[in-house]
Amino acid sequence: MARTKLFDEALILDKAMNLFWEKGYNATSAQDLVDGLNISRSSLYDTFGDKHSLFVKALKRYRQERVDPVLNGLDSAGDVEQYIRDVFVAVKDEALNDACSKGCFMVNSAVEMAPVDPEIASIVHAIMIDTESAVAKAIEKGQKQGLFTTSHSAQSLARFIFNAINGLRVTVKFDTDKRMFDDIVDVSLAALKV
Amino acid sequence: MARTKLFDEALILDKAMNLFWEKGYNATSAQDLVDGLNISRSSLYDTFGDKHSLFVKALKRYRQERVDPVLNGLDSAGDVEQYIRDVFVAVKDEALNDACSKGCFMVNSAVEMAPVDPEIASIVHAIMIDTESAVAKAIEKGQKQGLFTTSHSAQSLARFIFNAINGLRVTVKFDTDKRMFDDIVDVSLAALKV
DNA sequence: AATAATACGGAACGAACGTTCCATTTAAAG
DNA sequence: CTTTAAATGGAACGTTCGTTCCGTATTATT
Repeated sequence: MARTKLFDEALILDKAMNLFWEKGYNATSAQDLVDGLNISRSSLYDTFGDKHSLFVKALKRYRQERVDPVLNGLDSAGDVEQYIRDVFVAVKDEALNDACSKGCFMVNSAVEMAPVDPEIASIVHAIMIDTESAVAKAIEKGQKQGLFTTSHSAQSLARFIFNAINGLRVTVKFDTDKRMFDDIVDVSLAALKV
Repeated sequence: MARTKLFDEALILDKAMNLFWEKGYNATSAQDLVDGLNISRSSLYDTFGDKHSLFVKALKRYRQERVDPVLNGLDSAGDVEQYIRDVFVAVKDEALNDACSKGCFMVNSAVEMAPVDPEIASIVHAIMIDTESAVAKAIEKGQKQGLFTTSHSAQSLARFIFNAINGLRVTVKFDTDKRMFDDIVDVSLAALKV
């Protein structure tokens, strides 16, 4: 029948995800994609549809590859407090090691696209909802173990923590001072205690 | 001599600030500016230079008009704790009332432009530095009055608070639930106490 | 009133945008 | 081996981008 693809579709999608993640939707041109993905224009459009469709696929893949594993890990974590701390530290390390300040693809997309693109807004919102409930569930567990304060509901604390992480994803963009991140992480985590 | 300008330059700059604030740099076209500012192309370029120069001017004006007044108010505030709470509430109210989810022009610019535009990165970084020190100064005052915890340095707490506000400016983009904001604000402010 | 400097509106620029089309190449199925 | 549907590379599409240019209108000065 037909010729087989010369490229691995999943691999290309990963590359597209990283391109959009780094430069955003508008600043990533079709030419950038052709160059960065190392496939031809026609293969790009035949395989992924137009630029917007590719972006949506990339954003969904980000969720699968980057968000869901963390949420699953949180669900099955033995030491909830340590796991949350690990997430913060991971964000911090990423900020300090990643030279190009990519931040978080979801946060970037929320800022650039959500206000003018309902489809992307919906994807971002879904990630937010699921993250909030996963964190809330974990915090509730921690509260029962006496690890966290019960002065606030698990949901309130979850929202607070998620907000702090989103803040870090912004801070990444204009600061790479290790002490800055240490301070923010320390106070944020301390807020969960008593 | 010459004809007088038919428009108020400061007023036009305000309009440009709001356009860029709402849509970002890349998504705001020269045509959008001509339409939105109600001046001709030539007047636009003669008065403000190219698009990038106009954006820089708009961002600097944002600082003058929106950031500095808050920092000055913080410096001269009688009740520091209440003032910080007021800032949070103002961010919340803006989020709930502003239909187009503009968020914060500085945060938006940090996410979209800072990684690829040194000039804008520098402006954003300066705002961040000055905000941090203004908040730290206020918190130090509050600590001496016994209002805030001394378990963390004033600088650490300032960084934490600023990070939380930046987080809110992201949350605005995909959530307009009042309770979401109330939870985040409550826990963030509680973290400053004991 | 004449002069001179500037603002203005609108046409036009080349470049880059996202997208489509087509001739060619490829390889699985018959 | 022939057939055939799909993958490919590259040219080309119309549109929009940011920007420039120019003829005209305007007004403070002489």
